[in-house]
Amino acid sequence: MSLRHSLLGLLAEQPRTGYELTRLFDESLLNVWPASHSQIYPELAKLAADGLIRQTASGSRGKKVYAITPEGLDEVMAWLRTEPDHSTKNPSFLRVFFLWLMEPEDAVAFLEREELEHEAKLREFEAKAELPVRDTSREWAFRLALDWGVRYEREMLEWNAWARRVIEERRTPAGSARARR
Amino acid sequence: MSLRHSLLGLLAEQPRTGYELTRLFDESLLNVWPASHSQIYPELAKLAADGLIRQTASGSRGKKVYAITPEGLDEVMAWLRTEPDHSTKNPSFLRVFFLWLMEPEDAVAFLEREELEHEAKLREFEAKAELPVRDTSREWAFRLALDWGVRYEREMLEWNAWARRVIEERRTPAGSARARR
DNA sequence: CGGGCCATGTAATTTGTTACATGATTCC
DNA sequence: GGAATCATGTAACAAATTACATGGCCCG
Repeated sequence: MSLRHSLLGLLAEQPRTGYELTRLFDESLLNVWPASHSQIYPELAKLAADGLIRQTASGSRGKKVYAITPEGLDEVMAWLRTEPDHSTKNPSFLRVFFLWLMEPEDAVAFLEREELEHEAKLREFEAKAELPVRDTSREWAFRLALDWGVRYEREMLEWNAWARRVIEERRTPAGSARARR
Repeated sequence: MSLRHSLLGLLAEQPRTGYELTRLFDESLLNVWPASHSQIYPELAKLAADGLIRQTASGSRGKKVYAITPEGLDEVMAWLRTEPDHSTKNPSFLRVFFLWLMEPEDAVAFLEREELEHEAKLREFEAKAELPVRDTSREWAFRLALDWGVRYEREMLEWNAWARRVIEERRTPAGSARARR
């Protein structure tokens, strides 16, 4: 139901087309809830059928503008009051649990590649954070999320560097006798 | 394919039953890749049919012990060398993007409930980190992951407190004229 | 007039969730 | 004897991914 509710949330701000919503997902929600147009268009049709949104205009190239209805607004608000599911999947971090299967140098190489990813993400978030803040309600909420992104990536980089040191130390235990079982 | 490969990864350490694998998922992989028995049992059957694992024993109560085959080991190793998908879904954090739809006090209440969750997770991780480390390869890899969990939860708590301050300040802009547009 | 972007959809397949279903063993 | 835990499965449904499919508009 998350896709459904995030669409409603984005439409609560202003009417938009499926295409605009698709781009918004890619720009802002990508890191918490990725969704592609092939999922968005059918869901918009369902939302309209359920009376939670309604097509208010159409333009050239078959463009369809949707607006949220009062029922739709009630629905998002109710969703926001529900207890979120805290489970997450992290395909990249999953590999860390299996790092022990690799040779130390391969494990380090993996972490180095991950480091590049996180550095890129961090730069992306920091660049966005530099942009002037329009002090609208939506903007500050997005800012809160952006700030979390920056913190997350920084922490990930610190952890990454630390993890590599741990692996290197295990490989060549400095000073002490090899303590492996 | 992540479920498939994490099963192989766990079986690379030692032979196990579907039931044991289910518990291992709940104990250690829950935070990166949740999976239930209803997904695990059919996947084990497929892995066996594909020759990546093989049933090596059976016990009372219909117990089936599976062991990884050389082909299965090749498969995990190959997976570990592939570039991971960095997309993640976070149903709880998704709501932060829509915090602006709520009244400030509701947004703060939401963050306070989240704080409790993260405090609980942090305590859980810290308790696990207290446990004696057996210096096996698998153990240290799990340690690396556990350490990330602790860092993540601490950072989340800091962000959470900061976010609440931002919301409070927006509600009652101290000293300065209300700057909302 | 061609490439890029705007714009919307469907279909097939894979993954994942929830509920249903059953039964053995162990411990109190 | 009854509750908890061990132990394995299937079925129905929902969600998500990947590929297929089409066409208009605008700019150079």
